[in-house]
Amino acid sequence: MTTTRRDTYTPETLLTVAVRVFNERGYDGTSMEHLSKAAGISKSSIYHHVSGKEELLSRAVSRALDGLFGILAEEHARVGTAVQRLEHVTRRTVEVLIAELPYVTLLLRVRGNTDTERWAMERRREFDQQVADLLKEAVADGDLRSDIELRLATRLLFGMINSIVEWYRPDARGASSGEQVADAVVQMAFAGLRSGS
Amino acid sequence: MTTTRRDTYTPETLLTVAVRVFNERGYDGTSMEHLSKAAGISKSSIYHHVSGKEELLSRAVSRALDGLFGILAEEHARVGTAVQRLEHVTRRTVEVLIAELPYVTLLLRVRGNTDTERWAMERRREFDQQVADLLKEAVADGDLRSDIELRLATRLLFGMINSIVEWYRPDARGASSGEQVADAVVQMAFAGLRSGS
DNA sequence: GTCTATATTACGATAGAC
DNA sequence: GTCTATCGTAATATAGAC
Repeated sequence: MTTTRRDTYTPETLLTVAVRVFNERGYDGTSMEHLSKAAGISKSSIYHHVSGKEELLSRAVSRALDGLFGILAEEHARVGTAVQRLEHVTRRTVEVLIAELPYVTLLLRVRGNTDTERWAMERRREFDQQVADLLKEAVADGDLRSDIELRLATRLLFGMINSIVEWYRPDARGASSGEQVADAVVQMAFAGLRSGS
Repeated sequence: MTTTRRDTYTPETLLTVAVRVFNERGYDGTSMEHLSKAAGISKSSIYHHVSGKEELLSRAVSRALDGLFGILAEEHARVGTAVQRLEHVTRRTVEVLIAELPYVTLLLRVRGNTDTERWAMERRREFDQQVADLLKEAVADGDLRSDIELRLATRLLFGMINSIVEWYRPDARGASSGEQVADAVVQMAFAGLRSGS
């Protein structure tokens, strides 16, 4: 904001490049050599900016988690009926996922091989749990059908939302906006595909 | 079937072990050393049974793809209205995914770093395309709502189905059967979560 | 069929010059 | 801030004994 674009890297600008490569090749499938080629600087130059591969991963997943937990702190996630709050959180999760697409993509793909990955998985589970609690409350209110098992419904809802990182490309011709995708997810999740509902 | 259990490995029995480790650590995060420890034999013994890591991957994803394409060849996927065929394919995809869980899990996670991975991704896209065509037909018949974009609906449907590999554990206490999960997916996808629909 | 030993390459990370 | 050169380790894979 206050500084102009540099022709040299900062941890932040390097992160942008690294996360793109991580998502293309997978974190474990990406070597420092791959990163250096993509960034156009040598391997050792990367170590001037960050302590190593894992710091890049850590910065990336932290950014994703900050975005997600920010949703739960929002006004609309804290007032109103459970089903209203659930719809809001669903919609906002889709929007954050799209706004922070590469970072959330990486978060959703970590396998737990390092401390950073295990920490990220645990934080993500905490977020999921809070949404699950909301769904449970909405079922108790009678606003959601009770014939589908609670955990099953939660997981299918997240499955639908999280799958977005596997296909959404903001720069594609005729790409839907985050808001449009959010609408579709909310429609499909709460009203279903069948016509006349 | 005709032979008794051996105390030595065959490519098939080795595959069972390898796929489990691949899914735990990720394919790129798994070394031959990891596999040898998990199988209880030395690295070089593994090379007696298979040509290397990539052959194990190739055998695994082939098995998953055979299961999926088998669905499209079934009687119920070829007769009836489009929406009936789509519901059948949806249900059967969930069932095959659960019956061949570790193999399909691996298929859904390949990143395209090797020839085998790129081949698997292409075959998988062909399957997805055939289901997408079915959905298109069902919308044209007026049996599915037309206010959600076609590609979006297809992708959300697959997102819900494919997410199953991220959480379904057949041996968990009180685990749902494949049929129960298939019911929930069909209910949620076609009728939605909201009560009274 | 399994082993130990090893060849060879690739990896993450550091040293030190400019 | 970036480079070349290099260290130590871990990777895939092979050789050859039993």
